[in-house]
Amino acid sequence: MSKYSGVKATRMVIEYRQQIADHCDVVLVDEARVRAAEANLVDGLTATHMAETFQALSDPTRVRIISTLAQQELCVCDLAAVLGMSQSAISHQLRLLRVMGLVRHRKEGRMVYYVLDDEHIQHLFQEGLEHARHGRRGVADRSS
Amino acid sequence: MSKYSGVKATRMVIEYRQQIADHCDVVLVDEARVRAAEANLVDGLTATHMAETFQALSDPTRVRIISTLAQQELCVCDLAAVLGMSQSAISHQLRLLRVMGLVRHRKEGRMVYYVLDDEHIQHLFQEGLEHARHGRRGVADRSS
DNA sequence: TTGACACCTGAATACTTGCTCATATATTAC
DNA sequence: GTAATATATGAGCAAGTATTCAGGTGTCAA
Repeated sequence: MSKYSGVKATRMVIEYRQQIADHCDVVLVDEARVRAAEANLVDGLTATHMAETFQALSDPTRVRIISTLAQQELCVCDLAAVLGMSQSAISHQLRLLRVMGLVRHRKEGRMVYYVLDDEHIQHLFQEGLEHARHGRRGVADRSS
Repeated sequence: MSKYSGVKATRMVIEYRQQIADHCDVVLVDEARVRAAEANLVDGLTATHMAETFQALSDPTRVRIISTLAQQELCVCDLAAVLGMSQSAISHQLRLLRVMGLVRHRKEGRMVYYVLDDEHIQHLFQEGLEHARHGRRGVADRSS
């Protein structure tokens, strides 16, 4: 359980601090722009939080889980049936989504029902869907 | 180069088809809801595209690159200086972002300047930033 | 109590990822 | 031409990830 309790985030922040501490021997090309960029850059902790949220949505299985839960509450068993995957695999992913704060669960007898945690997730999902549906030229076209 | 030319996407789609093909022996709890969910589920290819886009933003380094480029165009060298990382590391990540279609580049002599590809990326980035800044209780609080 | 069921979880495994290091390419200055 | 500079890239490694498998917990019904 401790595996998901912010250990990774902490490690990332430590790494980030080390990066900042490391001296950078690259010569600056446009110092004014560099200073401006440094001033407005999102801090390492925020960047890590953002990356974690996006990472929660960075797997097709999880995207499809979110897509399903965006419509209605569903139990683990039915989610597995809808996605055509094993109950175990879905359960593992649901735990991840739960720890990341994207879904909530509600126990009812031996069943466990999952829903999206808030409408913020819906927004992110919709933005991603928009971007995937239009303005998508296909990854292979951009290899140059 | 072929590593980034849609090979992964293709593999994911193949996996997805296998999942669908595998028969699911879990008993349905609420068949009506399952049928409804199946009908509205995003298809595997779209889910894969979405996951790829989110994945592009699922790393703190890339988030910070996007954050920097959201403000202004910058060359690789200065980007490396702003982020306090090696030129090589930044260049690798920029290639990824380029192949994923999040950034564009412009050559000027021996310099290469990068910008965000479109404002759609800005939207996604902003949504992520909102979500990270408020409504964030911290990953560790949700381990139950 | 016994068994069935819905779900959870740890270990194992194959795969993916982000960095560094060394090196390659391309442009500019001399 | 040579040297210096800006960027790109391939190999390699350490770390992370998604699934399967085997087994565990808690609930319900007979």
